[in-house]
Amino acid sequence: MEQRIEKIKKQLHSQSYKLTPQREATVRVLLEHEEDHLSAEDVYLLVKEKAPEIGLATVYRTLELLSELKIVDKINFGDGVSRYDLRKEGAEHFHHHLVCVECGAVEEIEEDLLIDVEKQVESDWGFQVKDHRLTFHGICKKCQVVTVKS
Amino acid sequence: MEQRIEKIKKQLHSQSYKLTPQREATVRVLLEHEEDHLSAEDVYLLVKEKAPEIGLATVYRTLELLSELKIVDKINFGDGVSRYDLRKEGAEHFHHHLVCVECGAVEEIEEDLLIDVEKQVESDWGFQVKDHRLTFHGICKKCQVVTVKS
DNA sequence: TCTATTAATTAGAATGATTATCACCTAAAA
DNA sequence: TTTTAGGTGATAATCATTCTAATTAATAGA
Repeated sequence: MEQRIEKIKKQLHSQSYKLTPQREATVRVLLEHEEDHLSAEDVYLLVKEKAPEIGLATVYRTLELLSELKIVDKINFGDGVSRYDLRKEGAEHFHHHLVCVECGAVEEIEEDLLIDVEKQVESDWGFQVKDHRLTFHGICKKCQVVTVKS
Repeated sequence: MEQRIEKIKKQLHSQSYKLTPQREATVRVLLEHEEDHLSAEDVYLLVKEKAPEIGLATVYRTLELLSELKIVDKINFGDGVSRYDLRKEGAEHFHHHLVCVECGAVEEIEEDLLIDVEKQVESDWGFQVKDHRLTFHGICKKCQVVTVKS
């Protein structure tokens, strides 16, 4: 935990941003909820427990900043809220998501499945790919069982 | 054009919805702007030219309905607005998008590039894929030229 | 250290997209 | 014709996000 915060601090400093107490509190919340896909509101409520004087706008600004620095990924599942994910150590890209249309669970895929597809896009469309967003909608393992049973 | 409207009419009827004049006007606008990615507001303004008495809420309701029937796809490029695309004749899935981070242009890919990836997800993660959303962010052909020149 | 300047913060107002409500309307069924 | 079930338009309400103004903290230079 502390090392990762230290690292993020350096990333901020390298762009002459500071790791203020509010920003640190926000980052800590993200680290403690790496598996979840928190909305700005969610983050705000969690940060407030440690740093009650923080403002919602500050959380938004912090998430926006972290997003620009590629420390977090801002994602959108189409439910009208942006969600923020810590980018995994060393990851170049967005990870992918499996969204269950039955129960709403979100699973993550760390592996990059799109190497070949990106190559194809670059050669066939002349489009220089920088990043991607891939989400599958379907039925997760758990819900498949339920469906079969009922 | 007329055949496609006829077809959409049937799709609506099959779920006991009606193709009202407002709905038809909305569908016509979508058909006439198949290549664009119109927001609800855009659609509203265009429909208003033909049917000035239509209300914004009706446009939203119509787009939502068409989206449920998989006649249009509701997409989200993260700019805070939902956009609506007519689904191509016979297409099972969402098409993919190439969004240029320089000029904002959006190009479409009709081909389904994800057949193999979907198979892999189904076998490796036991997730039954129903649909997908794939967007690439990068630099389009045009902007690559400009970048090289300058 | 003191001071000027700049960056960051907060609370709350403002904005913009979307959804809900409600009174009215229409078309077709009974 | 009366009934019924959707549809519709205007407008209000809601919700996420951004902006604003005033305040405070941090920093660099004298």
